[in-house]
Amino acid sequence: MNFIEELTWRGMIHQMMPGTEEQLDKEMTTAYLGIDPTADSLHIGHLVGVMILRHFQRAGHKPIALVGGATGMIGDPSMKSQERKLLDEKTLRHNQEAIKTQLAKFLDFESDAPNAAEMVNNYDWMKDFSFLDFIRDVGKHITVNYMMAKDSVKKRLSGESQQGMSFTEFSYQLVQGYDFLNLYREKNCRLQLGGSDQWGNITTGTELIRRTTGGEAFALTCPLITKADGGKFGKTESGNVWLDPRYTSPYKFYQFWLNVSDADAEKYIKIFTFLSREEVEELVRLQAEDPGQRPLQKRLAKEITTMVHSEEEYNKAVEASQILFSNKAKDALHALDEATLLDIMEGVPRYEVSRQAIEEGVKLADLLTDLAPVFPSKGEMRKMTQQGGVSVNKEKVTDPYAMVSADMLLNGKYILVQRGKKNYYLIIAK
RNA sequence: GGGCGAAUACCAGAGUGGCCAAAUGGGGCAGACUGUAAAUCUGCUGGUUUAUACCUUCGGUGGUUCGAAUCCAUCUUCGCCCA
Repeated sequence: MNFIEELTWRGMIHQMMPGTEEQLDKEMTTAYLGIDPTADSLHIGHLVGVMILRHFQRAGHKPIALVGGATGMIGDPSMKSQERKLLDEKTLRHNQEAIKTQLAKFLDFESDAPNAAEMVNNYDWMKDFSFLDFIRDVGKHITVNYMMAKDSVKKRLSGESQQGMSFTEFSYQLVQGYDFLNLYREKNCRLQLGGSDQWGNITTGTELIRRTTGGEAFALTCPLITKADGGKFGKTESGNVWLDPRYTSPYKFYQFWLNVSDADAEKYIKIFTFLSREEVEELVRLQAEDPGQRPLQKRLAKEITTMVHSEEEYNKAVEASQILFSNKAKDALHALDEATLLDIMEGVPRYEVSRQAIEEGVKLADLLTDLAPVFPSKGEMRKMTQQGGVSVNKEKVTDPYAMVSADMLLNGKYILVQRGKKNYYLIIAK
């Protein structure tokens, strides 16, 4: 199965330029994918692109990850995001290194193989490119008419939008287009990959290449990952799901995938794992037989957690989940020794409070807002308690103003607070 | 530079002197049902020790008034149009 066929059955192709497949069949081809270095970690929104690069490399082609140090400063109008913060060069380099470390888990950067992955930063060739040179050498080749015809631009110019669009944002597609041109010249890069929202920007690049060099370049986009209920993919209550365990613990990461809806699980398992078609079909069959067992979600969570973190982290996450969600959780909790407890709670947010305060007696509402900010306000804590959404040590709280006493401490030290069904917090008495 | 218009809670958006902590929708959170799913139904969604109460909020500042999200002045930001 070649690259295109592989991606096709996985549902990872949204659109591609005619001739792309022929080019890939003909020779080892170099392709790039842009990543915004806005943080020093990737989040799971990036993962689709990364998976595509990995498939690409597996198929014997050469992937380039382009860190958008320059473009990240501008802000892509397709994202209709707010004005970007300018990243200073130091932060940029730091983020680039961090991202590369993460990418190395997926791509082979090190080997001598001709198709070893590479990483580039467009800041390197954009920073010394003067404005005059740019508008003469790049801007000259693309008409404003062409640029205005792009969806991302049209949307912003139409009356509906209350936003308007700065010249900076308008130029975005040219800068990205130049990246492609530059990589085409320097590294013989013939293909740009990206999300379907990037189509317009990518084709500006292929157009630029055609007009300046007469050469041919290609575009391939993947669908934007959506959720069946229309919500945003990759967001939880606490924000993005990051690959870096410092931002999203392996436990939370595992839970995120486990909680994927049935409707999405089949789609995601094709995109985010390397399971073969047969394996996926088998899992789908099992899912249909006994949906309550959620074989798809479990396998999905296992594969991705193991790939992004490690098998050890995965096992820990499973163990923690079993204890936290089992029926016997209450008894199990009290039976745990300290080491196991801490191990299980590794990915759970924790707050330290003074032991003295608890021994002297403190009301639950005060403990959970002032001392350990599980809730933003007492009113919210009270309301949620009234609705039955708060548990302490797996036991429902009925009175928000009940006194907390020392004998509630697990192992004489810990209190497990639960907000809703799935949010745990560990309070440690010091 | 000139003209017009807008700024309200997470977002969209109603409200144009007291009945406004502010309609409605979306989003979010929680509860029930379940399978740690979806759909559905219910509650909450500025703060306060539990409230038919009080306090802080409607771009900023100052003013008019017994009383201002609402009126006036001024500033700021944004959009549209003309040059």
